[in-house]
Amino acid sequence: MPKNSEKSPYSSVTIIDVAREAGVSYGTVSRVINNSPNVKMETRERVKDVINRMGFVGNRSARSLVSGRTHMIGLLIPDLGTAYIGEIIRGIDIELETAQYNMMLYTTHRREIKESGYIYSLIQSGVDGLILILPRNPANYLEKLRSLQFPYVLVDHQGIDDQGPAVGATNYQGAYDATEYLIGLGHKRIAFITGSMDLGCSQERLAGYKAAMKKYAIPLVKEWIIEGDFEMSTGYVSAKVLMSFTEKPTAIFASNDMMALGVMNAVRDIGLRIPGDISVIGFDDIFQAGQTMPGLTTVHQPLERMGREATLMLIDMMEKGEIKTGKIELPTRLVLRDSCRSFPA
Amino acid sequence: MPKNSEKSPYSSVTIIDVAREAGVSYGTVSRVINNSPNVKMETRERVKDVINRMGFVGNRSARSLVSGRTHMIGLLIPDLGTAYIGEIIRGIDIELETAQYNMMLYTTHRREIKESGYIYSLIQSGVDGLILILPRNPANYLEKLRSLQFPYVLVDHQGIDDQGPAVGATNYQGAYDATEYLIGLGHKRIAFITGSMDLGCSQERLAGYKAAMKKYAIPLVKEWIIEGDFEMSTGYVSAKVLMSFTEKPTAIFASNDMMALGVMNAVRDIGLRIPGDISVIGFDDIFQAGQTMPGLTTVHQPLERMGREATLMLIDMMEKGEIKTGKIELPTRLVLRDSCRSFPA
DNA sequence: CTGAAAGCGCTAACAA
DNA sequence: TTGTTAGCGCTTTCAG
Repeated sequence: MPKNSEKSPYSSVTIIDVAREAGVSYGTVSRVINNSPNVKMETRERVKDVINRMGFVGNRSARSLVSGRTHMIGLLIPDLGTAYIGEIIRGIDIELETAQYNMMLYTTHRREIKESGYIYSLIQSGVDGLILILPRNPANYLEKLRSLQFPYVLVDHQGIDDQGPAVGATNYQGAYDATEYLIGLGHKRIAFITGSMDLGCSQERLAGYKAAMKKYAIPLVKEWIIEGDFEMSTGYVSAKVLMSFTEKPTAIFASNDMMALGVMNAVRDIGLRIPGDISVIGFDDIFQAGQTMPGLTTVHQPLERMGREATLMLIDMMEKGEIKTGKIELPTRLVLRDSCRSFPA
Repeated sequence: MPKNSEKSPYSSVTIIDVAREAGVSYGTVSRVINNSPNVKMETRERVKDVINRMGFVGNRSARSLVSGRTHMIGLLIPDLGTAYIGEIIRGIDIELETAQYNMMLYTTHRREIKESGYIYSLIQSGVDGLILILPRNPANYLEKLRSLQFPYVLVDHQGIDDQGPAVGATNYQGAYDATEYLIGLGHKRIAFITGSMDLGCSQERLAGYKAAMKKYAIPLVKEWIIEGDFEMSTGYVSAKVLMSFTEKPTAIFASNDMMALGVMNAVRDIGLRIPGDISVIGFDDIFQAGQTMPGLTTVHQPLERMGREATLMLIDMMEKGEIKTGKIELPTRLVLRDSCRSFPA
């Protein structure tokens, strides 16, 4: 017999206590808790009163043990600290709360996911489903997940995998729109700084840029397309390079806001003005984009909404017990601030 | 009898299956799992083999139900997306992993914690302990936590509460050191932009600045002390104000890096140079501080280490079952980059 | 060193 | 409408 003496004193009240206090069997208490229709109104009220009075809160472990479900989902992310992921999580949080689920957080901290059994152990650690925000393609895990028929959703994932359920944004269209906007402003000499090219989103954004340029018959200048990596310092350095050419661009389109911020700093350091001398446009619409002077015109990604949609999909799968496939792409939107102006003025 | 048919197929193997396969009782399997010494080496090996072969992973709910412990801690934070919190979480993560604990994430998303019973429900949601990263003082929750003898640790908390266990940084000393550094460089006209003054850390930093100024008998200029709020845009605006004075400061000390970044942008926009015309110093040492051009000299907060220490404290409390008190203050450290120079040159 | 078995708190089937 | 009860998978005591 286990020592039931020094059990956590925080969850002391059980349904048995409630049952005794309310003068019913503990099965009835269970029914009340689970909103079973088969309880007389009067009894239900009485039990509820006792529950409140005694401060009863169900024991999760016991519930999970018998029901086989934990009402927890696992969220696997590479790292925190990027505003980007925070936004997505906010969306996840919202839907989780209304659906009464909890979230376990797992971070890979950029290191490649360790053992091949990692995901497997996540599953076994007792979550009902998994949301993965892993830009790089973790192909083998997805395979395992699929073969186990375990509910999962990918967020903003850009790998080879195209079977599992996923939600992303219209990277191609967003970049196309931004480029078209610059062109509409009269710009022809538009430089582009890419993201990390091993990511699908970077490729899509580049493709969107190229497509718009092509559409308006503006020839691409090889030197004006610089390979970046989403880091601010890279934006800075790239802008310096671009501005050192005798043939300078009049607008710079960075594949994310952080690089655009770096571009803005570089332009300032050179002694040029934004948007007076050069227009700058970013991608993501992170919080800081609206904080700079001038405000950064950028392509908004509906990150919060992506988190919400993903969560909704996951919950649906978990409740219905069926695995879906197919990717949702949420629309991006151009946010006009003050970092671009028409050219020539 | 509950339907045990469509149970999660992900955790099908139980100790009973293992026991049968290994030809022992399931009590013995349990002993092997829990590293009980009372198992013959040979038996232990055989069971372990079967465990691996069958891919057995213990059922958490069942374990928790009988042991009364979940091996999960709860982390309550205001919001994500601030690099600041990401760093702390990284530290927490590291220690949690070595101690084999999992983390449930709860975000308040800036809104005031809802019902007064919120913390209580966190506790009941089945975590063994709580880490709170809540700059504002949630006094009543702490009281409840203490009265319940529930293990918790505060991180970087700056409220009235001084009883519970907490880990923070030497805000006063850090600000003092930074100010002293500027003075040592020859600066006398040093402006200061505060953080949100309802936070203890902001007050401590201001006090550190004032103390250093006093120590070197430099009179404070009221107009040069501007009340800020940790936002980049506020740094920008404040710097513009400061530079509009006929009597201008030669150095600006911002209470955090984000505001310092705003200051740098403003100075650039005015057409002045950093550090040529004006020195800038920040606080926090966020990732971006090393990414700017020039690099931002700042006061490093050992955020990751704060997370680690807090976690260690919490684990200790949970394992020993005793509540400790007392705050740990981890030392800050001045990080010299290129945003300050001696004055006059 | 090992087996047997009593629960942990709860859900859900079965009776009544 | 309610009470009764068999487990969920596991830990831990008690015998042996």
